[in-house]
Amino acid sequence: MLTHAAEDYLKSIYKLQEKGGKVSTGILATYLNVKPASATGMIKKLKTMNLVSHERYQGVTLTDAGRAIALEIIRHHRLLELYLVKALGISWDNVHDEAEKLEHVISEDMEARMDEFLGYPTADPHGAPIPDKNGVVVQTEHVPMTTLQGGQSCVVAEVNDADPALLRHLGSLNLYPGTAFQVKEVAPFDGPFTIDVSGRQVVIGREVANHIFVDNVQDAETE
Amino acid sequence: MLTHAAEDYLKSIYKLQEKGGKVSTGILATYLNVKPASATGMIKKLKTMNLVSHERYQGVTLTDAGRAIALEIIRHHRLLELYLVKALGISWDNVHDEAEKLEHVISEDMEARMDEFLGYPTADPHGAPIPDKNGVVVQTEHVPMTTLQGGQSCVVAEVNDADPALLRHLGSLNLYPGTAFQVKEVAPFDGPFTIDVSGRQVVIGREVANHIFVDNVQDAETE
DNA sequence: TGTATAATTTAGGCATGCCTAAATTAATTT
DNA sequence: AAATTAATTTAGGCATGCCTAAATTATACA
Repeated sequence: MLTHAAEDYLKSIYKLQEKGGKVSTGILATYLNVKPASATGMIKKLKTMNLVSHERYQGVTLTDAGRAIALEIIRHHRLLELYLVKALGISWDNVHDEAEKLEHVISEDMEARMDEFLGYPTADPHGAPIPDKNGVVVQTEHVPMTTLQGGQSCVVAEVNDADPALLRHLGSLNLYPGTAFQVKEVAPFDGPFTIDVSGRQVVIGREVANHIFVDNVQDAETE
Repeated sequence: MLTHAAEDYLKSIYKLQEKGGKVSTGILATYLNVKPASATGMIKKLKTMNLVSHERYQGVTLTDAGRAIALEIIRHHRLLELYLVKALGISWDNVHDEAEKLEHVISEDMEARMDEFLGYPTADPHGAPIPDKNGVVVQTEHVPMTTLQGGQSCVVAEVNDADPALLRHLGSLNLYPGTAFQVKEVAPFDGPFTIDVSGRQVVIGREVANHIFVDNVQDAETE
């Protein structure tokens, strides 16, 4: 069995690999709030276990075995987030930290029970995909909200789960994954978006829009 | 925040104190599957934190602060066991190990949500009392099954949760806390018990009976 | 009361996983 | 191409929590 720290490294490498190919020691260390020297040390250890590939000064990559473990942990995390929201009524801005601790600790049995209780879900409360038992992730194509034009309508697909305050704000606007909205206006010079969420006019600044991804983009109805 | 190991020591000291007053280093080490030297080391550490009292060669005792933490962990453990059984349908012989890991990791919020979901329960699936939020434990008076005489009837109050195989066996006999039974016969020379559980005759050996505690003992109806 | 035995503690070691500081390698600038 | 800067790695240290082996203290017995 791996240590929690090792699991966190694998998970982080996976996530950083997703959006950028090679993962440098420095990026990884920053992501994990650790010094580069510490990351170097763990990378060495993971390499001896054949969980990562690494050439000095060239960045890390997960091996198949490493990716399998990363996906298992991510599956735990996302199933837990959804479970905590659905079964225990914990608010979506609080489940991340809880899942972060629980993900390293739950049994396969508990994982399976939560999966069953939730009806074998494919996305967590923030819209992130939940890998299945076999580590298969359904990658849906999300569009950054910032690419939307005035008049277009869409559905919230995923939001960044890192910042609880942001999540509370989005929650207060009802901007959960699955919620549809229409862009009324995009202010010039990278200004804020004015959108219509089920009849309510809401202004979304760039800072916030950066953390929202959408689906089902439809152009304005030209009647 | 304490380390998991420190929490385990406090919990163990509490349990050993329950049934024996002073807790020797050796007993504690055995209980924790650790060498006495290791226990000495941790005891020293806990002493500097004022969580235990300790005089060389004289055994350990919890301070009020130490007991409060021990009870908090035990509360987590027992709430979790009950939650895992009731909410996720995990069998009662499997929840101990799961709770053992989760108990160190859940938030106060999660603890409160489970407590609410379960309707503020006072006993876990094995009949052990769940300390309340403030660390108050309702100590019920359980009688060892081995003290029963032929003809007496009673209700299962608590069973030892340490051995999954034993729990599976008791489960197959329907001997859960709350189940009533009557002693039909006690074989001489510390022999087995023959009991009647809701109409079914069942033989319980001494080994098993040692791990069962009962309540509401009533003498035979003399008609 | 002295001695054997048992329990406990001290001393020193090991793995994990972090740190800082210094050395090395790579990349960029001129 | 040389020199500066940035990234990475090595070296050595620290805390946790376990270990074994040796020393110490307490207890039991004759």
